[in-house]
Amino acid sequence: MSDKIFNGLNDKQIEAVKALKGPVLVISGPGSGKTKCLTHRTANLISNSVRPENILCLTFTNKAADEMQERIGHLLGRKYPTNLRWQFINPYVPLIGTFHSVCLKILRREIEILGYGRNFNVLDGDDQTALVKRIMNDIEIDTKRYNPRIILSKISGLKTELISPDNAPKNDFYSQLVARVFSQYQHQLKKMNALDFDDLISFTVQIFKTRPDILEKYQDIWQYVLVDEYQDTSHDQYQLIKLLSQKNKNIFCIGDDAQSIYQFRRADIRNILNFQKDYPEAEIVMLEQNYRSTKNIIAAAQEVISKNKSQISKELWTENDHGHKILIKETLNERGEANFVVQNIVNLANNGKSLNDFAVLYRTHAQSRAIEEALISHGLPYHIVGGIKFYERKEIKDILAFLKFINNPADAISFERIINIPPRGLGNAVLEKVSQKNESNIVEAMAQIIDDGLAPKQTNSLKAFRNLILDLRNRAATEKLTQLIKHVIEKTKYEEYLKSLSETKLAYENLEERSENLRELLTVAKKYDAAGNPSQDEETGLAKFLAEIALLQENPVADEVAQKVTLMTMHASKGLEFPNVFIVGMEEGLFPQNRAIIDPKELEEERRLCYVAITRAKERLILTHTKYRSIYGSTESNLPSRFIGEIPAHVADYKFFDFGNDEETINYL
DNA sequence: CTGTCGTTTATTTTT
DNA sequence: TAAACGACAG
Repeated sequence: MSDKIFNGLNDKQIEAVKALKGPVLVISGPGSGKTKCLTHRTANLISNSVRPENILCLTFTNKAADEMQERIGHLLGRKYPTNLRWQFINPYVPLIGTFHSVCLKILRREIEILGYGRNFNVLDGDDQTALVKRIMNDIEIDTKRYNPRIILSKISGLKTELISPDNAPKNDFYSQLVARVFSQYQHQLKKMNALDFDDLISFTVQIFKTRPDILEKYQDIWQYVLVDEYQDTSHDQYQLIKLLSQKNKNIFCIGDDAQSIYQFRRADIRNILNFQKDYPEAEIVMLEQNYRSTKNIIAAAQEVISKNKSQISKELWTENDHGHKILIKETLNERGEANFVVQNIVNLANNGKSLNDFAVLYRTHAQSRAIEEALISHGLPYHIVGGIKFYERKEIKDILAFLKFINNPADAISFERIINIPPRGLGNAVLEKVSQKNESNIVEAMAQIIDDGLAPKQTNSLKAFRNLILDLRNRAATEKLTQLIKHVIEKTKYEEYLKSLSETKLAYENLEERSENLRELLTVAKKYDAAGNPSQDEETGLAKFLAEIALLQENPVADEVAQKVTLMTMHASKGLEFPNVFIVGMEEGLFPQNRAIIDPKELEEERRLCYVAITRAKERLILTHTKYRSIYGSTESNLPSRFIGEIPAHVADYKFFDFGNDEETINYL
């Protein structure tokens, strides 16, 4: 066992893996074997007689949690029964989960002391925006003048800083406005017995702070806490970790301040920069050896990131070859850029490279279009990571809204979504009446409105809708989840509705794909068919499904058979690697973005993003910029990105646009 | 309530 | 450029 744990590790990695007690911070450069370090250290704990159930491992994504689970199991050579995996205290495996999913589990047990019911709902981002909008309309704040999404983001900012509506700053008009919406927002959530993502964390912290007895219970369960991607933790997550590890002080954090690219999402880089201040006795390990990239790529990355001021100083190095020089190419415009990229892919692919070996990275999604067009015209298959997410598709959200409303008749957000889907002649008029009723059970409110009387047409329609919901609710109590979903689709005539949508010129998205998505939803749901019956305190398959779905916003992974070029934003590329990486749009104003140019803090974040993007490449790195680019319809001329200038000249080849010789001239003339 | 037409606005987004 | 939103007429 111990052989297996230390085999193939370098000295620094071994040092980290052997650091079992007390606070430990591991700074892990890109490609330095971070996951290996985390998993082997966890395995080492277990082989040193720490019980798996006493270990908690926190990640940011489900994907990271799954991967770690898989690798630890593999390392320990045990096949754990997967159905036990999500059990709260599991004698076989450490609890490995996202911050949000772990807090969800805690709150399912403890939330009653905050006056919420245990079966609370979790709102997704769209639900939140919808709620803020509704509140702003209710309290008569002009949503045109004050962007609800910005208000929501301010509210979310306050929540991550653990500030309650009462304590929200009210020193100017705008902050007063935010505070007013915030207060209503929390009120409405409570009425719906719903939590947003921020609440999952902050409520847990709140309980831990006010109830030392409860906190201690969890401290005794999780005597060892591990945190992945520590540079991305926000203030509330920081507090959570701090509280949990206060008693035993066995806190192991791993991350890389140079790869912190989510400050716009309230990641607080000070958490990692100040770790030593928080824990003066902390052991610090630096993983600086890179196993991924060539020397040239590492030199470029290192030189770029060195221009940042606030960082933990470190030097990436590698034993790999120097490899190819970094190719920096100027083209006439974005079409030329796209053709250049695709032409290079074609050439390399003809030399036997798999299309899976290529990634094209860009700063904004809008840039994908030109690349896609070029790929299509060359007949190369591709897939885009990110973009429209599965659970954000209209048809999925519609069906989920039905399920949520069936599950929780107080869910006003879902009710609002489905009341007229498919169109049944109900809308604002009914919504108004419902909110006047001040009755949190909306099925009840509907009955009252029917009694009060409406226009005959509407009354009938509302009756039919209410009966539909009642019928579905009855079914929910007895049927398996997939059966229930099939009934929702059937009884609402949802497929017919989709068909009618696809006939109007607006809905150019094809019907086939949407039906396919519904089938995919059924596939996901199938896993919950076996889950508990609605007896006792066991959750129903439906409730379990809804709770987990809310925390699972990624696309269900399709089994990739065909080879494809990968397109994605630089943000989405974090954690991935490809033999050949193209970074397009290396221009001032685009990357770094205009707004980052005037703000040193934001510029540093852009530079870290550049560092992340560069270090995705294993063998070949190609950067492109254009003389002219059309942005929002007008053509602009940008200077090459300063980041290009920061790459040492001796590791790069520069190719300038050659009018008359470059292929794009032909397109241009 | 529904569809159409003009107006507005424009990152990144693990949960 | 284009998608998304809100105002207004049917």
